Amino acid sequence: MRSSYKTQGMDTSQYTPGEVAARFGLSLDTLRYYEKEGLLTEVERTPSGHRRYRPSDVELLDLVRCLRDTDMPIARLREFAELVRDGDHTVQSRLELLADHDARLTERIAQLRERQQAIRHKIDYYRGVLAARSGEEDPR
Amino acid sequence: MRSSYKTQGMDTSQYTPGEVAARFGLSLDTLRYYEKEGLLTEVERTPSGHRRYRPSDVELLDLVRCLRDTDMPIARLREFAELVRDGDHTVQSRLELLADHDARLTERIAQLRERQQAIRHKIDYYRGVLAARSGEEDPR
DNA sequence: CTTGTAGCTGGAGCGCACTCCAGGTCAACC
DNA sequence: GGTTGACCTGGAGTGCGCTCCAGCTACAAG
Repeated sequence: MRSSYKTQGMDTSQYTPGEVAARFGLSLDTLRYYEKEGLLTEVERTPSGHRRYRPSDVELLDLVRCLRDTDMPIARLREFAELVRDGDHTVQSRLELLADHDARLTERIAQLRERQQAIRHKIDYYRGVLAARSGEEDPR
Repeated sequence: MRSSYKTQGMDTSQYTPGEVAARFGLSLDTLRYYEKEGLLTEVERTPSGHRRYRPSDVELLDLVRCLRDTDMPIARLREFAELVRDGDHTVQSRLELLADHDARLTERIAQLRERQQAIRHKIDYYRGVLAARSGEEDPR
């Protein structure tokens, strides 16, 4: 819970590492790791060197997590973050990158559903075995 | 392509490692790895020590691949394979294991779809940016 | 008999995405 | 001034799922 307000000027909504980590369910190590890997655009620091995340950082992190949750590899996320860093003229490229990921995701979901069907057939088969077995009961 | 037929008795439908690997798109190393990890019930050998996979092996491998493709960890697959090895009285447990996996899978698919929605919103946002930009054209 | 292709073993190595750690600093409160 | 708790750094370590390799054997074709 943000409690401290800095010496001068009300804090313009920045978040401590602890807050951000909690919000996304990440460890501090992971947060730092993402930064080190270039998935976050340069995070602000307090004079003493502690990180302060601004809303734009949090927003990017939100997207990064979304993409990670859908199995985009770190390397590809880095590419994306670089495009973001490079400014407005990269919007087209970002769009392509995301559209490509979206397509992969569609494919992946379809594959998972197919496999799930197969698994359910197996489950049904086992149910059948159990049913047949309880049908014969003890043969006395 | 099975061409060789063994010295005596037509081969009762066994497959060489190469055949099986090709069929499932696995490497020989992966195939051996699965066996070493206990995901396959004891595979037959020729007198000289070469593996010969029987239809039942192939069938189990098919299920194993299906489960791996849906991200079941090796350790869990081993549990499953052990149940298979332990015989018919484990059908109930196998059923539970598969049903559990099925539930996870449903959840995972739902999560992927949610994330995909978020990604699509971002894509739409970028499309909007590009559209607006081409709308203003060069301001002459 | 030589060559070629496929397979065998045990063990090392790899890429990925974290995760942990030692040894420090900073800021606030009692 | 001492303690506490959050944060800092660089670098090592981990777990998973393969993947590679050296050095060997098997066996069918030419």
